[in-house]
Amino acid sequence: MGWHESLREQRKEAILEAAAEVFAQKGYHRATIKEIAARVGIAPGTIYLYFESKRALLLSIADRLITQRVSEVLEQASSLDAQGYIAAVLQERLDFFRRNQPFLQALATEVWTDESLRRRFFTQVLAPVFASGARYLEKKVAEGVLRPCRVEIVAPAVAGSIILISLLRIFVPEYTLADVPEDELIEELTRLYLDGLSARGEGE
Amino acid sequence: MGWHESLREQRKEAILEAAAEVFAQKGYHRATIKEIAARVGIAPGTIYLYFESKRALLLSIADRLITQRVSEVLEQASSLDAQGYIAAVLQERLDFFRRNQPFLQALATEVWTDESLRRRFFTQVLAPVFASGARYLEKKVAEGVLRPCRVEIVAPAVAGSIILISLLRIFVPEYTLADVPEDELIEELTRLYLDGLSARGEGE
Amino acid sequence: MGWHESLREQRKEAILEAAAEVFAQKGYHRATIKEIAARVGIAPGTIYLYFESKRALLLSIADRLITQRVSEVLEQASSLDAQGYIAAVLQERLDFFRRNQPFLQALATEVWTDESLRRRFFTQVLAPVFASGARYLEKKVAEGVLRPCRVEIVAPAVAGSIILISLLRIFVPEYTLADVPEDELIEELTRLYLDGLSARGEGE
Amino acid sequence: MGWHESLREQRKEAILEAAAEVFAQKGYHRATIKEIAARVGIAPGTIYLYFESKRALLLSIADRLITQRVSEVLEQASSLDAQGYIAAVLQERLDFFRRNQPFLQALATEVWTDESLRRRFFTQVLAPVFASGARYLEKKVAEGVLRPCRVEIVAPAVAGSIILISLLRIFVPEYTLADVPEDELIEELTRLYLDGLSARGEGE
DNA sequence: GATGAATGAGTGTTCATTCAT
DNA sequence: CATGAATGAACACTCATTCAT
Repeated sequence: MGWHESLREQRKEAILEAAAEVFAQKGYHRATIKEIAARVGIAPGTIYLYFESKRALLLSIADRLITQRVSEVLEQASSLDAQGYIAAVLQERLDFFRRNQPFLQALATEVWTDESLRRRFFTQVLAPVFASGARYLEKKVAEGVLRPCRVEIVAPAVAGSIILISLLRIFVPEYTLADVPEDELIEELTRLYLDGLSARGEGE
Repeated sequence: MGWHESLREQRKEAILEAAAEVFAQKGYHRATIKEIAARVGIAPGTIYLYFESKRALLLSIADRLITQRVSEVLEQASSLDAQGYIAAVLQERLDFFRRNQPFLQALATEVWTDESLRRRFFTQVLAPVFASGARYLEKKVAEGVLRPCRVEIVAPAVAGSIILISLLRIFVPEYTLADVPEDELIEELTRLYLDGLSARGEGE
Repeated sequence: MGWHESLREQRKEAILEAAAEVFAQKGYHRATIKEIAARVGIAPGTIYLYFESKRALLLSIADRLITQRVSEVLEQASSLDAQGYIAAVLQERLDFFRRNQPFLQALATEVWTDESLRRRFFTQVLAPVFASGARYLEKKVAEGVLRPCRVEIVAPAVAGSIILISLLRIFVPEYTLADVPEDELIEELTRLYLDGLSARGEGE
Repeated sequence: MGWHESLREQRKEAILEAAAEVFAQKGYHRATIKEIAARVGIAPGTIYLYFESKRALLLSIADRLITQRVSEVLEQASSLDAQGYIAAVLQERLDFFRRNQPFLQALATEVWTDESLRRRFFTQVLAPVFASGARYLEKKVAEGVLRPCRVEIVAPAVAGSIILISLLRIFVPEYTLADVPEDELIEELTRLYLDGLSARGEGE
């Protein structure tokens, strides 16, 4: 059983990966089953032995992202100090974006129009990250390391920075941001979120 | 003449608005000329008296956004102090997002796959905002109001916060963020970017 | 009356001429009422004040050709001797083709598919010419100038030569034929039809 | 492989034949893919598995005609004496027209408006025949069998006769020509081209 | 299981024709 | 009379999906 299962799983995987690539390149609608099949090296009909429909491919891709237990990494980082935490999260998210670029891009085209996909994406991918971040913030505030703040605002604010910067690095290579080494990026952002921009503390 | 022109412009406008709505709801591909026409209350063929093609509709929507001279607002705000500037920009962008929601959403489905659209969107919509923000930062740093920082990182970081928060407020009404009054939002973000999160300055 | 009539006729004429040109250039189907109207300098709707439909334009063009009482010329030439007659007919037909090129070409695209048009074209344009030619041949045979022959075969044979040569001169400028002076052409054909190709009589 | 190939070829053939018929009956533009498909007994979409586009069907039909190596027949006939040659060519062309009627008629509607098709038709179908005829004439002139003549005029003259007569026989059944037995036709034309029409030689 | 040929529903676009001005 | 904006029927073409082999 495990043998058959494994073969089947492997092929499903291959199909999903090819689908993600094609979806990412052409968008969901312009992508064709034929091309996905060709990229895996199988016949178009074969895909239907593994997936119900073209749409099911997309939803499976969404699940793939969701399954990547993002929060685990976050929880592990929660034992670090503020500086370390922010650096770890940044690092992890940048990696995540790079690793899953085709999957994320594949979803991006459809997430805006499919209500269920949108909800799914939010509740499964974004919300947990916010929640984890919020929990961390609250803990640190309680410890007196960070000042009190409205975590439901600050968490998505930080997330937004990371996301946009990641997108810019991936999609707009001509913007300066693409050339900045990753550690410099992390350092600058860490400082921004910990110390803000005021000149206040500088002179001391 | 002015009369005809005006009628023509009005109808173009109506078509564009309907197109944006349908694109936003269904995504560019699932949207049909027939439905757009029906929403305006005209025949499908009539649309082609005003726009070359379905794609031209999308590009016009993009132009509509681009033409909205974002930077003017930013420039006017550049005379304010740091707190006022951040608040003004935040306010303006939140308004912009709300005002242009269907247009933005219409673009969102295609901007990921159409190279030319992507470049256009970046160079015309995002880059100017970054540049304006960067200029402001540099000025304030020179004045000694803000500490030195890498503006090419900080500008998109702030932009990302604003964008994600705007998206959440618009698309995910079930998230807490939707209920926060706008001025509280602005206050919290202003504080975040000016002072950071460290408890350092708090107790003193 | 004559005044109104004349204006109306003039405009009909202009429309017909424009239609013939566009039909000739693009073929009946690719031709558009809009372009025909533009070429006359009127609005598309106006054409319908003069002609029932697009098809009516085509039929009117056919009538135009038919009205050109071809046979009159032929009858006048029938008093000439054989050499003069053939030369006159050749000359006249070459002129006719050149003069009516757009009209003929306009019809050419449709004459193959429209049964009524085909019949009309044959009975009104070709058959009379054949008949006239046949009558002439019979007269000359009776006079002993020409040898007996099956006129219903010879007439279209000569006509076919003239038509193909005319088409080649008009449509295939790269063929040698386009450069041959008209009188040389007429001379060669006259000789061909009168004397044939045999060397028989040459040496004597 | 040969098996699949053959099936595929057969179906391509069937589609082409159906297309030629419909094009011939309705003309290229009025013909619909749907009707062509129906005539073959397949779904419209299936046609696109065999041909790129509707236009490609037309071009394939043109190729079909072109591939019919006309000149081979002509070359074989070139060993015959003048009378035999003319008879052979006439016979062959009449057959060719009858055999390919739908294909020829299919092209006829478009050959007048499509520059590339026109050129193709002339250079591939007509020109070689003229050239072959011209070569034959020159040979016979050199042998002293035929009198010197301008072959570039005589060749299309003869071709024109054959073409028009063929068209009349096919398209205008009510004309006398349709009833004339083929051998009488050939005899009359042979005599026309060899001896001409002058009574000159008759009395001797 | 795998194939890939066949399907046919669905859509952007054109353009002859109409009719309110 | 003339206009030209509006109409909407018609058609080529695509591609997810099926199913006989």
